[in-house]
Amino acid sequence: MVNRSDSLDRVFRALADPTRRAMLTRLAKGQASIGTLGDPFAMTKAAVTKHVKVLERAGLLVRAVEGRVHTCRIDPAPLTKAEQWVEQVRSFWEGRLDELSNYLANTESRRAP
Amino acid sequence: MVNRSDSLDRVFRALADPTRRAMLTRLAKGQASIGTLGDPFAMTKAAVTKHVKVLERAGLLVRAVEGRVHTCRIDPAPLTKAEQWVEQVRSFWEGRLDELSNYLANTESRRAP
DNA sequence: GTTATTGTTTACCGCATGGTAAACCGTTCG
DNA sequence: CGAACGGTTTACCATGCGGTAAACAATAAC
Repeated sequence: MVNRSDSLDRVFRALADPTRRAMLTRLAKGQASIGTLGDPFAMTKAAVTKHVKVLERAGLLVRAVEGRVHTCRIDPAPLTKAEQWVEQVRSFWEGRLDELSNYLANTESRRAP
Repeated sequence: MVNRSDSLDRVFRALADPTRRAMLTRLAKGQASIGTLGDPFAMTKAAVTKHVKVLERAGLLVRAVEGRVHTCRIDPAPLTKAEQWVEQVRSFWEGRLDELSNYLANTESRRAP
């Protein structure tokens, strides 16, 4: 029941690579062909193809084939989902009153042995 | 010069696993021992140890050893950094005026061959 | 019609990852 | 003391991942 290969899995995994993050940063400024996307990196076109595929399967990148050039644009929706997950955890943590009392109790018991 | 094993790498990689995300969700509600943390999952203690280590090395989890029990609490700072990265990309994308004109030009050239 | 351009595909390699089993270590309890 | 408890460590395994080289496919240019 673990919902394996969840979409969040793919999104976070895609974001866990500096090359892919740089590609997204580039795409955030405007669409680009795959060649342009891979230009800043010293790697094979095959490697670039793989990275683009990872981003694509995470839903972060959308491809528009026109002739022999594949133009890529970013899709921010999965970013929003990931951000919401993080924010949810953080908000839970922000409102942790029992946790705070726990911490105080702990500190107290340590300070007054 | 790619700044390998960047902290964002470790954070996003840590978040890319459903078990680890569930552990963080649990920890957001309050601190817990490692045994308690691993309780919901059908896996060995060794596996739980590994997951906790991944979270720890990503800076998302802090451990307090007291006797034989290791109490874990969440540290939201790396979450904030990750969130900021995502938000930065999104904000870049939100203000993509040239991208919009690009898109329009593209559409135009397709509609008027 | 040949040649160059843009990307993909297909092995293949090295290494990290998620998991297990089993031995181990330190602490607590009876 | 010895036994149980809470975690870690050490092999070990299967799988996935990032990367390459080389062959291929399709479109554009000459």
